[in-house]
Amino acid sequence: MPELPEVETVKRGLSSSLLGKRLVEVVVRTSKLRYDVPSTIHELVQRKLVNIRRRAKYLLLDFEGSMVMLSHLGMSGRYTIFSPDEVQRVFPHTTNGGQLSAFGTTTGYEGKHDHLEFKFEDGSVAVYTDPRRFGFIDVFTLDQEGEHPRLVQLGPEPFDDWDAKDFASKIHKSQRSIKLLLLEQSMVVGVGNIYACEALHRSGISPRTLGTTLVTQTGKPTKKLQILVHEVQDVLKEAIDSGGSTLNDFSNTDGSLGYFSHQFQVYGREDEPCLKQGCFGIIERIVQGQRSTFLCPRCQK
DNA sequence: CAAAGTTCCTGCGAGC
DNA sequence: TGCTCGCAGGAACTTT
Repeated sequence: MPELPEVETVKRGLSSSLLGKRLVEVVVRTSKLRYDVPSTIHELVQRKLVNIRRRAKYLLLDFEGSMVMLSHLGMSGRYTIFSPDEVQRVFPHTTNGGQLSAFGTTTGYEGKHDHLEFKFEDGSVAVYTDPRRFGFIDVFTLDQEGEHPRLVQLGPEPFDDWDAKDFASKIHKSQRSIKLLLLEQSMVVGVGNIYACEALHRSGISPRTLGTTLVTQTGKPTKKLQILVHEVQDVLKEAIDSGGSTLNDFSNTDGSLGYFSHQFQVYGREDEPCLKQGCFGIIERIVQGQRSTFLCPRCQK
């Protein structure tokens, strides 16, 4: 599910329903995600959730007393919010502190991979679900954030500090393909496999193009690279907008909505016709860095 | 067989 | 020659 737009969508969903509320209980049903869930997560209890931020594909939840909960969704992580009403309706047996997940089957709610439950003072509950358990949680104080090993090595946010000039300076002598460079979170953050494919297709650039060939001898970005930077920003923005508008129609937060509502031009469309106006190529799938890349060999050179 | 992500390890070539 | 260093590529984590 989660590349930058989906994480941003989750951030907005969590914000709209939980901001300003006091956390009153955390239930850790599975302590082993990608890493162990730190026991300090319980120190968040009795604190108000005062802010929610996103950095790259990470969510950062600020609690009273400068405590921060970092959440990465991995490949399959998601949050589901239950309003106080829904908790009553979907889990009628649990009004006196029972765990939501234990009562899923009769209501159609499948709780098998629900690893964490966050209960708030007004009765709202946020459930973290992650079948593959590639996601992880960390808890620390605000003053430790600057040295956090996961955050320290991150490159620029695509909409802020990033531009073609910056990108060119990082890739000018790289022999790696531009597709792999886009996925590198030290180059620019938030781009994952789907949007890397989409941005390259929009730009008319072959994913096999070597980084160094997109920079001139004097170190300046080529026209193609400038277009690519623009298209990366555009495709991410459109996806955020599409996720956001979808979210308005649902009371529950579900980041996966962001993907389903968005129409991809190349991703997952092997052997189907290229959708670019006037191009009648057929989409191919190749493997780069052990991951699928989708491209149109006719309009991506 | 493949999957939206990230970290860690190994091997190679350049340069000292 | 032998040692680092940085880059590039691959394995691994897990479940459906």
